[in-house]
Amino acid sequence: MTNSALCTPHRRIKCQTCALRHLCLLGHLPGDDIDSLEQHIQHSQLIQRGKYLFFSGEPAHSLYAVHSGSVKTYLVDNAGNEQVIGFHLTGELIGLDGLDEGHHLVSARTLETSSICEIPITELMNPGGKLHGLSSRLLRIASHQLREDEEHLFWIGKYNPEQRLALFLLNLSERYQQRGFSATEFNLSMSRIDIANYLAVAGETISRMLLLLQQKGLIRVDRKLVRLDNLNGLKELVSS
Amino acid sequence: MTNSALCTPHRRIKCQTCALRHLCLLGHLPGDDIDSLEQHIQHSQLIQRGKYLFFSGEPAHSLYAVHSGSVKTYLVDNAGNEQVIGFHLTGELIGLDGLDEGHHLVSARTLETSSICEIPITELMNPGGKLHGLSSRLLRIASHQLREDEEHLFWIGKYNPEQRLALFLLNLSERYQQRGFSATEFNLSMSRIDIANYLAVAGETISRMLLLLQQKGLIRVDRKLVRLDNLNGLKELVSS
DNA sequence: CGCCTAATTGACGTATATCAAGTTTCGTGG
DNA sequence: CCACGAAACTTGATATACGTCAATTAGGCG
Repeated sequence: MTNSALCTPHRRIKCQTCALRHLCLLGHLPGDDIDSLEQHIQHSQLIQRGKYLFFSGEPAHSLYAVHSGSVKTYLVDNAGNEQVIGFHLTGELIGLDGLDEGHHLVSARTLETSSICEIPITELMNPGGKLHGLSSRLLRIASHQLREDEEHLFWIGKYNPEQRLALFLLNLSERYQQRGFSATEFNLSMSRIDIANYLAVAGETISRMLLLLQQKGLIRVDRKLVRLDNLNGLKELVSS
Repeated sequence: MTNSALCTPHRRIKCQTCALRHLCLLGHLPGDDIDSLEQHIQHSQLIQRGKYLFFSGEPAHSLYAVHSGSVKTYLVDNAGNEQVIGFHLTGELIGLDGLDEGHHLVSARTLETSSICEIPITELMNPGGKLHGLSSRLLRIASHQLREDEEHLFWIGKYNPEQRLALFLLNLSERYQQRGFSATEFNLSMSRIDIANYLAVAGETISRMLLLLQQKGLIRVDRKLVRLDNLNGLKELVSS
């Protein structure tokens, strides 16, 4: 773990009693499998805002599950350019893109103080292991991640900044709803710059587009808080 | 299989004797596993240029491996916009993004007459199955695909059209080299428009940038044929 | 040989990046 | 609790890279 970021002592939560089981990697596994894996997991360690889970290029020895809070992943090239790849919420698994080559492609850092579970890769990839259900579960999670990256690609390739922002907000809305939160009112844990970077536009453009959407009566923004007043309006904006 | 595209009779090649084993999904599996899977695979069926392997939204019952030729995958939204997601060469596996939800996200069509192997998903995802090595192999392939999509995202997010084209050519160069072909001279199996779409620029811009790279002495283009005269020059173009 | 699509080339307009100035927010320490 | 400074954000003015439109040429295939 980079910088001992995950070493903060914290109340241990076992997977079996975790309220997030249905969202998590382990949620769909038979009890026996969870038992075997359970002991190797570092459960819900508290990490401060802005700390790194791992850096690009580091050996990938673990996957990380967001128990609470949020994390951004991003790529950096040798000229120092950063491209935000994803924002990860409760229940999401980070680090799958490091499995193939054995070292991380992206870097990952927390957007707010977050609680993170660390799952050693050796336990997951053991071909002779007993965790048969786990592999197919992991594969489905990887497949889902693929889907998200490809949709992200679509956003950037085919929509203008206003539409990208609408898609971003609608996407967050859906994911918050899946997690039992409001679909129409939530806090943006990431900065405007991070949103801009993620959507491949300038920071100033995000300011302007938030204002524009507000002037159109589709959303209401107050600092980090966003309210989506007209979900259908946002959707129509995208399909035109 | 859509439109009976894969029904053309063709000389059957078994995985064990396939020249592409080292590139393929099955290349790293123990012989026993290949034996079990072998019988369920439709080996190297010939498909004409422009035929579809599958459409977005269709039930995902198979994965497809490119035995020879090339395939593009792309997303379509309900307004009809197309975004090319990837170009797939010999040995690459297509359809992993359909595993999670059970239906394909992207559509896939051949860029030239190609030979394609079809692998039923039921055989792959069977949790009680005997193919333990297969799951982790599949997971690594998914991880690799994730990596490619995320790099693609980076290209579009952070580089200008000239740089994107250079990255695209360098990427093709590397992949051809891995397959035993020339790293500096190859045919583009996709149209300019497909390249443009993939790189999220206008078709005309690709024409202009190809010309520009040629005028700089970095490449030489003749219709579909490209020669990379200065690989380092192309790389420097990107890191500036 | 002739049609149809793909590719090229040029002229032009605009969306959005960039630059710059100003304002608000927020964390920190007095 | 307030004051300060540093970020983050907003807002405006300007420039330009690239998309769009249009006309032309070249290739591919029947």
